[in-house]
Amino acid sequence: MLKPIWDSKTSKDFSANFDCYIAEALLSDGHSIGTQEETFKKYKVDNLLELARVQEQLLDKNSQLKKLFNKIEMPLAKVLFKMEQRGILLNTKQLKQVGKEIEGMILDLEEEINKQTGGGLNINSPIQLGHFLVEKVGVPLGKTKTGKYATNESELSLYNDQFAIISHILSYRELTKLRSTYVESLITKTDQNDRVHTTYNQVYVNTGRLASSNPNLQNIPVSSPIGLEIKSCFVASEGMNLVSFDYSQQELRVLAHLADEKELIKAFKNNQDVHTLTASKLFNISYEQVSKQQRAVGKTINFGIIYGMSSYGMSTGLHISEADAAQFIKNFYISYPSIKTYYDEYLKNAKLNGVVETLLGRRRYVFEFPGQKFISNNMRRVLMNYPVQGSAADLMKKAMVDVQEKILDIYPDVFLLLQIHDDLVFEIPEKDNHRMKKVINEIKDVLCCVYPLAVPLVVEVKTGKRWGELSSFK
DNA sequence: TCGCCTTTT
DNA sequence: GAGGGAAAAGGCGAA
Repeated sequence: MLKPIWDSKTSKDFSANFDCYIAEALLSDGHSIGTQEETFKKYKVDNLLELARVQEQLLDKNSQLKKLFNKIEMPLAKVLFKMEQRGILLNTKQLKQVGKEIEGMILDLEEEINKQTGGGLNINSPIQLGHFLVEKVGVPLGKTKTGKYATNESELSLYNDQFAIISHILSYRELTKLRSTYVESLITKTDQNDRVHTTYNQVYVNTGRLASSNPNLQNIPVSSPIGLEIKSCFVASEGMNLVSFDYSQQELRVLAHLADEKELIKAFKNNQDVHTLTASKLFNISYEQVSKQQRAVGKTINFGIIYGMSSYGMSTGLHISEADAAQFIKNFYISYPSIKTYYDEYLKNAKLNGVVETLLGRRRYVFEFPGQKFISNNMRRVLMNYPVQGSAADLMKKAMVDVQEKILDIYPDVFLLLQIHDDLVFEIPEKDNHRMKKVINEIKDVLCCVYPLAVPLVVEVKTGKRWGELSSFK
């Protein structure tokens, strides 16, 4: 039997999901024209119907996968089509105003920076910038993996206090990013009615998430004030409200369910803050005693575990020693023993079977190279993240299909506009306030009941006219 | 086209 | 012994 291939360079259009098994079936069917990948690609172009037949046969062998395909992915395609068609209204006039505001700030910063560089330096060039900072200013920057001076945000921040120019550069970076990606680019993508229509790719992401492009509406800024001003340029249509539904701590809830971790499940049932809970366990103090800083550590560890983080990765992230970081990770697993057991068992089976699955049966193949016997650190992290991110994506996809059937098909004047991984944004008419509240509560129910888990799913609802300024609903 | 950087969940 | 936190899109400079 042929092994599925893994090649990071080509994984995006090959080997991600079903593809290696399809190729394998083609080859064993006598259709080989070379490698697995060559055979697959040729059939993808030349013989779609034949490919569909082979694919159908493969789906027939796995009832859960077949159900995922027929009951979720196929209906979802229609939902995504409607979302893309509808688009979201952009207040272009205001966005241009924000653009001018940003432009002014950039000019001021340029002037300030040029004063110190004497001009002639392209701040946008990491190579020129790194050279200048190290050679002329004396900032002891580290190196990138290709031997250049690193000028990324976390590196520069280390010296923010010692060199005045650094904070100017960081602000300049932030603002030029916002200008090019979120102001200038966005305005060119509006239609005659000032609506922007993203494209959702349903099959691109290895974990099963959606990808949004041209424009990407899944990374609209939220963290800085000026970023929020940009987000606020996305507005509701006339007579409508924007309503966002955000799954709270979705991935940690999924992990609690998958690992059947009783402590975590109990915390979610009692509506406790899990970052605080983790901190209280790591520092061996009571829930009430946890400080803000300690909660931040708890949060970093919680996310780090989901991402398969090493002690080194955490030590740089938290600015602590590697030994301390290792101790935190150890304490985490002592505090939540079922999570340790779950991951041990899961990785063992991944190695054994060469494939892993999400809650709803989405599959990912494990082999990095044909015949490889061990799992690299990188693959270990990828695998650890997969069931959590992938299952969360499954649930959201199912929720969207349910919403279509139970809400959008019933209320033709309610529209689903956007999906941002754990967040759905709707347009709902505001005229009949009672009806709007009814619709909101019905949507909330659909999302919370999407799939029975060992933990409750909590959804936070926000409403308003401008996406960047939504306020809590009730 | 590749590497670096920044933005999100 | 090196590299050492998941998944993305996209702008820009350098080659």
